[in-house]
Amino acid sequence: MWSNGPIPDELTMFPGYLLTRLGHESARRFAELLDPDGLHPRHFGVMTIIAAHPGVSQQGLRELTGIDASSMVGVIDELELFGLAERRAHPSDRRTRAIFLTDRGTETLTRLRLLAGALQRELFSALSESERKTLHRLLQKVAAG
Amino acid sequence: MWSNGPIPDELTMFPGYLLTRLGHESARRFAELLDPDGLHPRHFGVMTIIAAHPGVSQQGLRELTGIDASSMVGVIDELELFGLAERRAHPSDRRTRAIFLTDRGTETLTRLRLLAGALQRELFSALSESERKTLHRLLQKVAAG
DNA sequence: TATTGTTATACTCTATAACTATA
DNA sequence: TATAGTTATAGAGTATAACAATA
Repeated sequence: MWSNGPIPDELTMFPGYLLTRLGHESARRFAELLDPDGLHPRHFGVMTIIAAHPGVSQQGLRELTGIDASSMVGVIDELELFGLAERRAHPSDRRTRAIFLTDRGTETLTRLRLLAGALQRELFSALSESERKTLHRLLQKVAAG
Repeated sequence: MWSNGPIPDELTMFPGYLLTRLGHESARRFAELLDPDGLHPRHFGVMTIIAAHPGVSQQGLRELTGIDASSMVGVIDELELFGLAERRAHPSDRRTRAIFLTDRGTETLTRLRLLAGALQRELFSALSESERKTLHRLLQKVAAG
């Protein structure tokens, strides 16, 4: 929906437009960062949620991430393919799969978090440390509603 | 690439993630705002550029917006269909079309700018007026690189 | 009858490449 | 030979709906 081209001066008066364009750029850069591992931002998000909720079901992941059920199948298939996560049997409901990170998944997530942190600093390198903190705080406030 | 679901707490530590999610939300809301007019954000962007550069060629629009040439054809087709813009002959190059807003296009753009401004205030309603200005200034600084 | 996970399919969006008419 | 605009097509990404197993 939004181009990768220049940000036209005539549109910078709208903070929502800047948010959209910078968000798109940020997503593109993050996808680039994950590409050597064969992963997409979505995998990072799902791994993060699994790390915080070990044994979560795919339905649970759908609710926590908003990624729909059929897409989630593919995401977890790929995480299993790379040996980063695994489906295990649910102790009491044979329909449900309990999802866990493997040791390798945990290590990979730790490494990717460091890379992601470094990317943040680069994306916001035009700002001073104090400005960066202010921006982060304001974005969190907007996100919280 | 990014879900419409909740923003997981575990990811709010990354300002780039917040930027991406809030930018997506902002784009979605803006698209919703234009929908009753049968327009998409892309049309608003192109109309804005035409207003600032009357008689611009489609190639010029491509360079200024980053929207590729074949997609631009459709955007201008639709603007013409709604009577908001028109292709005219270029005075010296018969290959080139000079694009102008119609009177109706100018009026529509003015009205949509007001709606867009109102949406900005709503999107950032969690912030005080002074915080909103700070956020806008910081986003502009990041955008400028 | 409802739910979990899965598969197959359709749909949207966008980019790519080929075509025309001019230069 | 190159460029502006156009058209047709193919690809990625995503949502929708149908299905099998289990509750």
